[in-house]
Amino acid sequence: MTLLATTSSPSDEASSEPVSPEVRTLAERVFHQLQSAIVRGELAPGSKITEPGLSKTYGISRGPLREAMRRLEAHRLIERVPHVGARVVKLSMKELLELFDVREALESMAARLAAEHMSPEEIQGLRDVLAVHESQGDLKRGEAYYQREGDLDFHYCIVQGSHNKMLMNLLCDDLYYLVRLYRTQFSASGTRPQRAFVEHPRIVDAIEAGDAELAELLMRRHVSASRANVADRYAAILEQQSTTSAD
Amino acid sequence: MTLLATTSSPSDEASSEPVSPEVRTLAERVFHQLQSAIVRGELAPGSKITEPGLSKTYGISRGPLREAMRRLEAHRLIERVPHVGARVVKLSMKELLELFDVREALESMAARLAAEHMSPEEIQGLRDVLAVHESQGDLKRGEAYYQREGDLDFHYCIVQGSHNKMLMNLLCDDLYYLVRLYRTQFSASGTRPQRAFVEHPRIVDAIEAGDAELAELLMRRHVSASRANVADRYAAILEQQSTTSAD
DNA sequence: ATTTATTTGATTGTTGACAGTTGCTTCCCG
DNA sequence: CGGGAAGCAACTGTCAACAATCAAATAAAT
Repeated sequence: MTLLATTSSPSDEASSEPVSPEVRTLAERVFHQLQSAIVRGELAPGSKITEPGLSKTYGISRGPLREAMRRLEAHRLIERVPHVGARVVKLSMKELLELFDVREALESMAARLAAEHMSPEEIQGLRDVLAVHESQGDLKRGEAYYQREGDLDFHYCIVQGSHNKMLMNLLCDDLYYLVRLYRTQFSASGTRPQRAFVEHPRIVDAIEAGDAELAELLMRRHVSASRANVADRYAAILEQQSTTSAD
Repeated sequence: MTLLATTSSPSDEASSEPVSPEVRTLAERVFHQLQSAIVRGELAPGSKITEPGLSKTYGISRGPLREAMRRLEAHRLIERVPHVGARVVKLSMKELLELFDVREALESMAARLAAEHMSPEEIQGLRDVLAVHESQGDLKRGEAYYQREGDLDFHYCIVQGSHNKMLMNLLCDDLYYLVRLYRTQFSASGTRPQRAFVEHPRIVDAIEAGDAELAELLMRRHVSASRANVADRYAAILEQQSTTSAD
């Protein structure tokens, strides 16, 4: 189970009825459904989204649906043009690299703050996440799905450890969904996870030591390397395409 | 005239009728009006916002108004609770310092990218902004209003120079409005501008020299110093209050 | 045949009314 | 006199219908 499960939180809904604090209105529900559908690729990138269509698909009126779409737009998962319509966002390589630059800036700051503010219990939780990933990595080395989501879990924990709500919102509520969207859109079959396996523990070490500067530096390198990896692979694909077309 | 004038852009609306691409729907218009009203302090921080009230105030129906409020919520200018209502956001000192940490992360990255990507024309424009601020600073040294907005203009230009759309959206569309909101809420009468006057040109020098690392470092220090200044002044106020109450 | 004008169909923006929930007031009982 | 339950007013959430706008398909003219 991944920590990012926001679509349906099966934690508390038995006792009396706390009903989870985010799924009480139709607009919220359909927002989460659409968010999940987009990130999982069920709604094709660049495909046009029509209000009457979705309103019938989900069996709700256009009112709540419009609010859900507004939220999706705010989270940059769809793009709207007045009087024209909305399309599922289609990340270009340029935008993806932009996303990595923003991640580098924010996550390095998050690592720094985490090193300053994380409690021993939180650090222990972080180590647990690492252990789970490692055991899973030993078992199913090829299947990158779990591990990829796990990578986000790791970053997710560190951001939580920063104790900076604004940072948490920006990264976890906005950017991470875009990262997941990229992974489905570019069908990122990570050949890189091995590297993350050696870099992640180093970051945790720095955090545990309270070495804010080192944690920041390592996280910056970690994200930067991830960005470089994506850029390189993209360049390789481009070259391959040009050579095949030139032959 | 400040570059941040988004409420009404008096640039193009005469010729035929391009009608500005952001003010064509009622929801957009009232969104900008509310945004301006909140940032300028006309809507008291923490005050409750009621849909029927605003809908009558602005003479529109609740539909577009709800969309405007959704956008305000996405920009963190209001806070909503399902079935309860919305309130104008009231920045606590903790949240304000969080905001500065995020700014430090993003703006230092922006300065770095600006040093790498800004064209000579853009750099010249940046120097022009600096010159205007300096001349204004010589004339009306005490009045910090113009100059304060000008500070944002400076940062605004650098973010534009990063050529990173995601950064531009995050900083200019979201965070800078929160910064302005803070200045009205805490009635920030800047005793600090002099420092900015010496730090700003240095940053531009680094950008012009294409020294990305230096630009990043200087901007990081600049924002960090601003944060420290706010924190110190807040601590001073707290102490003053405690002493006066103790006497 | 290509381009331009027109019409039509569908979609978005907007409105007003209805239903469900919340918070407060009031009233009753201990 | 204080505490709690019932009732009420107001607000939010939701819905269906109307008006304005856009895009495509058709028709006409050069």
